[in-house]
Parts: sequence; C-alpha cells; structure tokens
Amino acid sequence: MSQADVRNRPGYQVKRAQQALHQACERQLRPLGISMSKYAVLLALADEPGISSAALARRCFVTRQSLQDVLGGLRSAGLVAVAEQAGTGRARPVTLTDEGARLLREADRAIVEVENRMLAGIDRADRRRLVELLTTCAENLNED
Amino acid sequence: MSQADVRNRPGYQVKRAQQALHQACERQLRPLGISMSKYAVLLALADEPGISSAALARRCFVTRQSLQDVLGGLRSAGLVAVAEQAGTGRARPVTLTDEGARLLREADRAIVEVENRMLAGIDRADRRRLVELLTTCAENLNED
DNA sequence: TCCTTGGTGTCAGGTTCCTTACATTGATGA
DNA sequence: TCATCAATGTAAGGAACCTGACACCAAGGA
Repeated sequence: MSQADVRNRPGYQVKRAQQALHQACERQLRPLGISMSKYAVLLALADEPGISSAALARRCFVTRQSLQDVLGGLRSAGLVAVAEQAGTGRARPVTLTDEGARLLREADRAIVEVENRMLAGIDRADRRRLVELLTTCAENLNED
Repeated sequence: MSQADVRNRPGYQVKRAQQALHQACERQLRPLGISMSKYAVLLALADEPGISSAALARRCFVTRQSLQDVLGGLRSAGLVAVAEQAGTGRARPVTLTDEGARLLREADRAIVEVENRMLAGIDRADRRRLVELLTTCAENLNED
C-alpha cells in the first residue's frame, strides 16, 4: 500500500478532514476555556433542556461513562446543572446555566467561523452534496 | 440552534461520519487485537520502513508523545522493532516485524471491508467527488 | 405477587490523545 | 572554537474516549 493509494481512500480522507477540523476547532475554542466535547454537550443541551445524562450521551454518540467525564468538567465550571431529584426512574434532568448559555453563543460563533474557513471555495451545491454523501456514509455504517 | 439545523452543518456530518467509521473499524479490528491507531501506524510503517518515531508521528498527524503511547503497545506486542542505535542524531529507525506485517495484511482486509460498506450505493464519480471535497476541506483548514 | 427486563447512574481500569517541560544531539553562524 | 538552534526522545499529568461490572428503579408478564 503506497502513500498515494492511501490518500485516495475515502476512509483516509474522512479521518483526515475530521482530524483537521477537530484540531482547528480546539484551537479556536481554547481562549474560551472549553473543548469540542464540551461544546457538543452544550449545543445538545440547548436544543433539548432537561434531557437525562444517558439520553445526552446518545445524542452525542458517546457512552454514558464518557459523557460523565465531560459533564463533570461542565458542572465544576458552572456551565450546566444536574437536578438533585430524579424525574422518573433514576434519570436526573440536566440543564444549561445562564453562564453555559452565554458561553455556548460565543463558542458557536467561533465554530461557525472555522466551518466557513473549511468550506472556502466550495459552492452551495457542492456543500449540499458533501453533506448528503457523508450522511449516506454514516447511515450505511450504522445499519447493523 | 435546532436539531435539524445542526444536522445540515457540514462540520457536524464530517464528525458524525468519522465517528461512525472509527467505531465500525474498531469493532472489525477487535478480533485481531489491534486498534485503529495501531493500524494507522503499521500502515505508515509499511510504506516507509526505518522511519523515525517523530517522522512517523507527523505522518499520522499526532504528536511524538501520542505516538509513543501507541508504539509502546506495538512493541510489547512484538509488531514493531525500534533500533537500539540511532542512525543520525537521536532518531532511531522503526520497522515492522514479520508478525506486524502479517497482522497488517489481515487488518487491511478488515478495514477495506468496512470502507466498502460505508460507500454502498455511492457510484465511482461521487466517491471521487467525496475524496476531492474532503481533501479541499482538510487543506483549507491546514493553511495557517 | 414476584421476577425479569430495560433504562439509568456509577466505579474501576485501560487507551489514545494532548500540553508542558527537559535532556540530548547534530548543524549552523558569530 | 563556541554558542545557539532545531530536531528528537522522554517524562508527567490531564482530558476524553472505551469496556466491564454492579446497583437501582420502573414497568410488565408469568
């Protein structure tokens, strides 16, 4: 397997693009004091306030255990709040604090900026096609 | 930011596709006893035998320190060998062992299989376009 | 009623990545 | 010659992911 061959493999480019995107986003978020993982959790939480920790994990496509690591950081930073009492069963609602919502707005501006830089020189039709192709890829892989 | 909006963002789909690909590859490689990170190192090593640890890290787009973690596992599993004596400077050549080369061939079959599953229903022209678009994205992000 | 099942929270341990920091070594310029 | 300087290796510690395992709770079926 030569280097040129590897670079023409879609799997390699998917990984490469995500790696570059992730690193660029982390750099952009650093001054705000949060990471991509934390941003993803805040974003999901803004869309679905009061969601449980396990449901939040599913939305972020990580395990409950991984989410606990991130949530711990967010809690100690005062960006999210977890209810003391469970709603139903053992599930305790998680919500954004005011500070969390404020930081999310700032982070979102930073992320959109990186995304625009990533898409420079790609027209609307190609952007839509890229989203469609990637969606197909993800769905193909998630069929078990 | 509603859920539907988030899902139409290219950045989200790049992350989503890579996450699905990564998890599918890890599942496929598990029986072989190696991870995606280890597979990536073996693949680069097959293409450039005798490369130094730092150069290998650059090829895999991680830091020298990250690569040391992976390399430690590969060494203790007997899949790679690091020369005792440095060639030039402090750089010590790293090479695949026979066992490492054998395992790489098996792993490569598994990864290609996952990649084909990912690309189901996407024709040759669209696959090429996907690679081109992702390459453009990665290059845009790596311009500093 | 009991108990089985599925969803949830949590602990422990391991892997892969990062940043920060420091020692070593070969090359380069004053 | 000698003083940087860049590249390399290495160590320590933290962040974010994983698997495996266990306890708790609600809802249903035997």
